[in-house]
Amino acid sequence: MSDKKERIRIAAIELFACRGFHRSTTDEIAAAADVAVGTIYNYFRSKQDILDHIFLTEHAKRQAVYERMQRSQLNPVHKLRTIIAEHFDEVRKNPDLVMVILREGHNVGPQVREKEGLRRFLSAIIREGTESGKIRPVDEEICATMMFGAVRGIMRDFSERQEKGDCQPEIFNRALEQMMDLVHHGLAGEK
Amino acid sequence: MSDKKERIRIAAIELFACRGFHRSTTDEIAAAADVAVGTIYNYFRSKQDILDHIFLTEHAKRQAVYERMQRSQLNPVHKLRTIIAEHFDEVRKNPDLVMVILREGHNVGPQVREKEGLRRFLSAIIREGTESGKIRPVDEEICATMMFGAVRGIMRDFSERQEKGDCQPEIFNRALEQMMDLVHHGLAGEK
Amino acid sequence: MSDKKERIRIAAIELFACRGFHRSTTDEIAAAADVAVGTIYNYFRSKQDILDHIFLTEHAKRQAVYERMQRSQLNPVHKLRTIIAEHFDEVRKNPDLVMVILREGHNVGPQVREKEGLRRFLSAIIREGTESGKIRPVDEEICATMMFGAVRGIMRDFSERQEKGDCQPEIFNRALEQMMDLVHHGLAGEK
Amino acid sequence: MSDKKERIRIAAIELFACRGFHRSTTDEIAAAADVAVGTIYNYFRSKQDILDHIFLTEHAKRQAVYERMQRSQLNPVHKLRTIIAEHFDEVRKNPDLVMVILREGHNVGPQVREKEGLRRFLSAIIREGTESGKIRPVDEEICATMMFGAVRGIMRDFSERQEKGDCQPEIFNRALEQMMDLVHHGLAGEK
DNA sequence: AATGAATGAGAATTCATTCAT
DNA sequence: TATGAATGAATTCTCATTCAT
Repeated sequence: MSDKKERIRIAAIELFACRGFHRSTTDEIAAAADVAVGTIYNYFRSKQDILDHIFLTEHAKRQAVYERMQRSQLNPVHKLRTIIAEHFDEVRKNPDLVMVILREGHNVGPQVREKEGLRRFLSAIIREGTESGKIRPVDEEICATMMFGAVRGIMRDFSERQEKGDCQPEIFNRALEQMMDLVHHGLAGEK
Repeated sequence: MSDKKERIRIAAIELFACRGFHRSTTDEIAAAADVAVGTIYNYFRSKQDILDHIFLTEHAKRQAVYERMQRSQLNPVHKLRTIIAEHFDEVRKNPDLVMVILREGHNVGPQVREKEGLRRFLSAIIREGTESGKIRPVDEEICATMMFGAVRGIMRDFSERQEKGDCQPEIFNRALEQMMDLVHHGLAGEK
Repeated sequence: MSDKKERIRIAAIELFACRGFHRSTTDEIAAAADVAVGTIYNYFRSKQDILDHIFLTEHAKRQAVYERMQRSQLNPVHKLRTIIAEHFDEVRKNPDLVMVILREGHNVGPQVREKEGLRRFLSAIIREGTESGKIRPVDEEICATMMFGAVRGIMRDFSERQEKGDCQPEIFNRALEQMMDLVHHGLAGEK
Repeated sequence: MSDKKERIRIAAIELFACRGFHRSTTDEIAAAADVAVGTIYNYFRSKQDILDHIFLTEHAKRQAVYERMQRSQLNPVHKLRTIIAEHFDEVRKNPDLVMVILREGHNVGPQVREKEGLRRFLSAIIREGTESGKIRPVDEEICATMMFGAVRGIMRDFSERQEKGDCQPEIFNRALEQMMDLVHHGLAGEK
């Protein structure tokens, strides 16, 4: 795998994160990657292809994590915690990537659209939990969708704060604890 | 308020929903609104301004709902349920608008970006609840962010299914019940 | 029919004649037509479309001439003479157009390629002649192909001379006489 | 003379024939010649230079034939027949080359443009014939131009049919006979 | 000599915006 | 107000050519 291709990917992530896919030009990407425009097209078929590649690369990395997690012997609730913790960790390390994934998901090509990611994994864990009784009987698809949405919500919030210069990485710890608290006790008091 | 301006807004929502903001041209908007391109510029400063106007219009409508809700005497948990129910209802009635709001939020201009919507409202209700003891002591900002994310997650899911031709409006009812179930009991079983 | 479209057609003919289709840029065409680049695309789908339009316009004009000729009561040999004379006349009047037609025929789009022109007409006349005995029994397709080739040969020669600055419009008269002489007596002497 | 240079020439002929000069890329030529792009530039100054070389190679080969023919003792009419027969033969054997020569003649460089080929030779033979009385007094330049055009017309026709998948190599025999028939008797009947 | 990744000038096309009618 | 032809800056992508290995 070429050094140049990776440089282009990194540069594109940074640009797409800060200006969005459509507002980033191939010239800018080339400049940011310190490469000639033409070089981009030695590694990617089109600008669109760069975006797809970013998603596919990330997807493959996550998929590996999920599979490892899937096979672990943790109880399902703990698995949920672990996977979300890892997810947040990843985000903290690479916030630009997250911004791209949150914002440009609807601009990816069709092969990328097929892919299933965190949501599918959450739903698998929840089903595992309901089957073993570790998780109350719930609609696992909807719960997964909501948890996934909640995670994205936290990331969005982090991104937006960061954009305003108000970087708060500790938010992820608090969010993780709060989320597990809700998992255990719900929101309502005074039953 | 001119009839034309409204026609342009409606046409733009439909187009932005199906092709995205950047892929929709002013010519297309004009054609869909049955108006000449030039006419658009009698009502809007720019294409960007149309998007902003869509957000602001929607925001104003919702704001009215929130304020009415705020003043009602319902208990906080019930308020949450009601506001989310109304939200889902709105989505069912106007799915295009939702798609635009979900997908184009990062393309709006700065005055729009300032505005606070559902999330702020959720956080106010939760605070109200924690203060009155109807809601357990939680981090209301983070909870609001997560609930808001969960709601968006459901809407995203609905949009994506709809795009694939798999329209399931009953998902909102199930999601609402499931969400309240979580609010009341959390996710974990076998405590 | 717009004045602009015609201006673009004329400008393109001049450019294609002198630099060839591939070496002429849309910027040049626009400049020569005294129009903005974008304007070209209000009248043509693509640069290719301009070339096709040039051919189709010319084809339509010629077709009208052929049909009129077809219906005339002249004897076939005379018809051949007349049609070739008119053809040469056209060339003399618009040498650029001829250059384009001679040189860019293989760059036209598929709808244009279908069209049949002078060759088909020649073959029809020759058949008419052989049937009436005014023309010796010959293979009319091959004869038409060769006559058509001979006509193109003359035009090519004229174009090339003109390009070198050696303009000889009288060549057409001599060529016409010589061609009819061959029609009547062949090339060989001393039978 | 290197084997590589020849491979490049052959590959270029095939590509130019089927896609045209401007639509063929140096990468394609290299791939077809099973050579690296850079290697092309060890043998040719530019892409243009490849085209020129194709023409010059062909020209030299033909020139040798013409000179041999020139020195033969055949009578002029017979010489015409023989040279055209040989020409057609060549075409049958290498139709791609013909396509290139017919279609890309106006893309050659200036040194190539100077060269005189078949037409010049035909005109020399005709003059020889008129001087010896074997050929009727005619304008030998114009007759040569027309014969040359007729020959090209036949080749064009063959190429076009071949492109449509309708390969008819026997057309050359019929064309040769028909052409000599015209040379001997002209086209007109009922004198 | 051979290679092929890198280059970047150049080309076609798009589209938000303007403005004369 | 309404119109829509005209505009031309901006953008994506191509490809002949170079040059370090």
